[in-house]
This record gives sequence, structure tokens and C-alpha cells, in this order.
Amino acid sequence: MSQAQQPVFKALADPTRREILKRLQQGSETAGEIATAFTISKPSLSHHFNILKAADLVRTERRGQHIVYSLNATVLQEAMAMLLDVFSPGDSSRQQDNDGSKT
Amino acid sequence: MSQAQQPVFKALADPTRREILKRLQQGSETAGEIATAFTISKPSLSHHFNILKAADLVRTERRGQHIVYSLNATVLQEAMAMLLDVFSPGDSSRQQDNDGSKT
DNA sequence: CATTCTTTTAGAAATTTGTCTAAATATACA
DNA sequence: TGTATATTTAGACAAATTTCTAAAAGAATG
Repeated sequence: MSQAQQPVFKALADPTRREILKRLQQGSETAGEIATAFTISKPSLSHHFNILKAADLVRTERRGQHIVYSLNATVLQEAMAMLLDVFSPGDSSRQQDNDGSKT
Repeated sequence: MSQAQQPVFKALADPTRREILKRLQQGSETAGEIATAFTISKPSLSHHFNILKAADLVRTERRGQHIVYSLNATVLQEAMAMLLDVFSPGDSSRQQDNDGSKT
């Protein structure tokens, strides 16, 4: 089910990319539509798109001259869940209390 | 309740730091204990601790010569939730379907 | 106080990242 | 085909990041 999470967290590290994802949560948009919401150049934005695509956080579909970007929410959720150890609870050979040292 | 999320996501972007957090989910540890689990130098690790502290993802407590690191799970959860829009659902002036463009 | 152990700070070097402009590619349409 | 629109690729450059070694700082103990 899941892929490498490193590209996902790298992708989430940039505020521009997080804002792109946030916009796409409201619905798909073309590259140009997204571009109007930012002050950086289109090539810079395109670079961010590439990073999001590499992390599989967004999917693309060509529609005439436009390219429509949509969110892949599953990857986002998997990364979060994995980080919070919802899936792999660990070996539990160390204590769980979290209120002090092991000594 | 919440602070700036940029330092949190920057902190999560590095695999070493994510592994530190994962360890701390199992229970608090001293800097030295954590260091045994990694191959990088202690100063490098200390640098990562600083970034995690700046993001408020970990808390520290001195215990004699040792410094004990513990996870601040709340910050982690808030960042995740915020990203998934659990808290701030957006303006809903754009469509929610996520299956195509707005055109 | 001197020594030892633990951890951090300082400063430097190599790599990565985010941004730009200029140019290329892809599609639509007269 | 030629032109306009939409988007990406190429290449360069400044800033940020990760790592290291050397040295300093904090605490326990003889």
C-alpha cells in the first residue's frame, strides 16, 4: 500500500506546497488557476508541482491546453498515520509512559 | 493553542529527526541513549535536537549529567490535523468533489 | 580543584533547495 | 501552417541544510 515517505515529508516542508495542497483539498484546479494565487513565477510553481507529483501527493490530467491538478489525499493520510504510529505500534519493549527517563 | 507550523514541518522533513521522534514515542531517552542508535556524530545529533526543540516537538529535562528528551505529541498531532483540515475546513466557496476541474 | 562523563556550541565544507529568466513543448484554432 | 495560450524544462545562483572536527560548558566525584 505505502511507498517511501521521505519524498512526502520533504514535499510538506515547503509552505508554498502546503498551500497548494490546501487549495486542492477544496477541489481540483489547473496549473494556471493555482498560479494566480501565488506571487512566485510559473516555473517555480512548476518545480513545486514536480515535487508534489514525485511524492504522489497530487495527480495530473490533461484537459485541452490545461493540466488539472488534484489531491491524492490517501498518501497524505498514510504519511500522517505512519508518523503517529497508528499502523506500526513499535516493539513495545521500551516503556510507554513518556513522563521521564528509562533510568 | 497552536504555534507556527513551519518549524514543525521542516523538522519532520529529515529522516533522522523522524526516527528520533519515533524512538521517543516509546518513551523518553537521554541524548546519549539516542546517540547510540545513530551513526552520525553527537554534535550532528545535537543539531537535530535543537531543530526538534525549536518546533516544540520535544521537551528536555536535565537529570544530573544527562539530558532527557521526551516527545511533545500534541504538537505533532496538531500539525497533522491542521494539514488534513480537521480543524480549519476552509471557506467552502470552492467545490468539494475533487474529481475534476472547476471548468 | 582536577578529572571524567555528557552534551552543546562554533565554525567550516559539501550538498540540497527555492527561485529566477530564457527557451522549449503541447494544444487549440483561424 | 502560423499564432496565441498554457505549462514545463534547462541552467544559473543565492540561501538553507546537514554533516564534520575541535573546543567549550555543565555536573558528579575523588
